[in-house]
Amino acid sequence: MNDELPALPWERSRRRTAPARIPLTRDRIVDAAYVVLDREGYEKLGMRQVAAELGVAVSALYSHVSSKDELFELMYVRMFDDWDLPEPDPEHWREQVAEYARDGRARLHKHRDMARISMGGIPFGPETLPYMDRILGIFRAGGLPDRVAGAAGDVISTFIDGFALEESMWETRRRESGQNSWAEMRETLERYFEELPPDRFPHLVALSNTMFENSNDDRFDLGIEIIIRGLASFVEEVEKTEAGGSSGTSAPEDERP
Amino acid sequence: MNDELPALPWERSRRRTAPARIPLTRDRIVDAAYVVLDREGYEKLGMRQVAAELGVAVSALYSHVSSKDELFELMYVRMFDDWDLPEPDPEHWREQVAEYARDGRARLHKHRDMARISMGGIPFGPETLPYMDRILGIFRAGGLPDRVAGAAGDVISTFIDGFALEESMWETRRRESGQNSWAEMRETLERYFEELPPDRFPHLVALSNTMFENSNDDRFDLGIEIIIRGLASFVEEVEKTEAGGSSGTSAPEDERP
DNA sequence: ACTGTGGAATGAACGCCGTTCTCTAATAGA
DNA sequence: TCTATTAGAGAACGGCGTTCATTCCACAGT
Repeated sequence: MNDELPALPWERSRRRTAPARIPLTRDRIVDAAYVVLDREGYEKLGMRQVAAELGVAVSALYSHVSSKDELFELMYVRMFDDWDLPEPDPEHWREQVAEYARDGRARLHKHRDMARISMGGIPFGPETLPYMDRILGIFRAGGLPDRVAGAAGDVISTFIDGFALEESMWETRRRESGQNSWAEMRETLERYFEELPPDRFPHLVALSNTMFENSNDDRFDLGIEIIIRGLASFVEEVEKTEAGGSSGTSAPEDERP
Repeated sequence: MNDELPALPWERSRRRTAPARIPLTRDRIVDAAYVVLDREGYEKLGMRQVAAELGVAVSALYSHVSSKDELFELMYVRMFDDWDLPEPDPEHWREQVAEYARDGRARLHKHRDMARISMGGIPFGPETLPYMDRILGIFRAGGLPDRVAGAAGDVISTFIDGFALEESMWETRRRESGQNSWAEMRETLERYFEELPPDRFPHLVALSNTMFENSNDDRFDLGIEIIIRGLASFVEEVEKTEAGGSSGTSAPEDERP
């Protein structure tokens, strides 16, 4: 054999690189995808970038992942890892729902543009079903009629995703417009609204203060509060006859911030 | 001038092709984009398809539209054409909000995958500002405190967009899975939920009936009702002590369109 | 110790995309 | 009638997701 002969110049060297020390797995691919997502953003997240992040050929990914869509789906279900929803507690369903919502938003914020990936994720896949069941359980434990519990899931989850998506789009615009900090961006926006012609946009101008003086967190919490109060108005007072009776049908009194 | 003379037969070579009978405009491009969207769906909507629809070279589009993103933005603002929001009526703000929501969903349903384009549209662009102002006006006329009115816009619009987006994604899945009718698809889904292991997903199984026996319209209306009830719980009963009086300090009565 | 085999990674290619560039031809104005 | 302008055409560029034939490597069986 001529193994030890110098490689002929026109042939590519036989053993080119170190042979993939660590084996490629779906998990490593998802990890790399998150690294790329955080560094480059949703628009630049592609199979080539993920492969480059792993130091691997693009086509190698397709042995473990059937398409970009599936990769995104894997990223989506990754969002639910280690998410422990509490045992439904009839007495504290409001707090449990509020905390679920805040957790959801926090998880969406853990990675840049994550809301873009979350939208379009299948909410009833095998991995996410347990969480959907749990949140429905919390609603039902709270006394929501079944048909309201179903709609409650729609309202809550569209709000969480939609709010986070809007935040991530503002963040993108901020980045693209060269504004360095959120405070700077917010000031720019507030000025924009304040300088609108008040005769044509009286309400926007009037609200420009309150809309921007509160943080996004406050606005999110308020949105959740609105939804929870609306849900509470449907709670059937089936029993709970005696002490500690909560409010009437349409307007519950208050709750913990 | 010989403008009105018929073209001489032998010099037809001069003007060999029909010289763009109808001039290309932004409006015609947006029209064509909608045609392509309805026929091919969001994923297949591209500059080449739009150009082909117009019988025009791709590059011609860029004389009127600076990018695909701008084209999408034009499609987004088109959604607001001829949308007459009513004069804010303090007595009927709930009905006005509900109708606004239903209108919004209907407009999103007018074109396939429209929700995908609506998500990502700039809600505070010059063309959409009047509508945002109007809906805020309705909230304030109803007696919502200013900071609640701001959050109310978030909740309502994320629900409308998110709900419609989810619908359009189910529709896409139905199309891709070869199911012909929605009824068929719904039956498949209901069976899927019913056959889940009840010990692991008790609530999903329990709700599988009610979740699918109601139409999407009912679920949407119920979601809106939840939100409106939540908003109502924030209405300040400042005065409105008795008959006639319009609302108080925080809600201006009306405005000219 | 040798060899055969199967799975995983490679590199090149395909067809598509959004966008840009150059050039042509038709129009409008003097 | 000549010229300046400009809308549109056509080709090209780089990048995308995906596929495919090939190559390499680790390991099983002899």
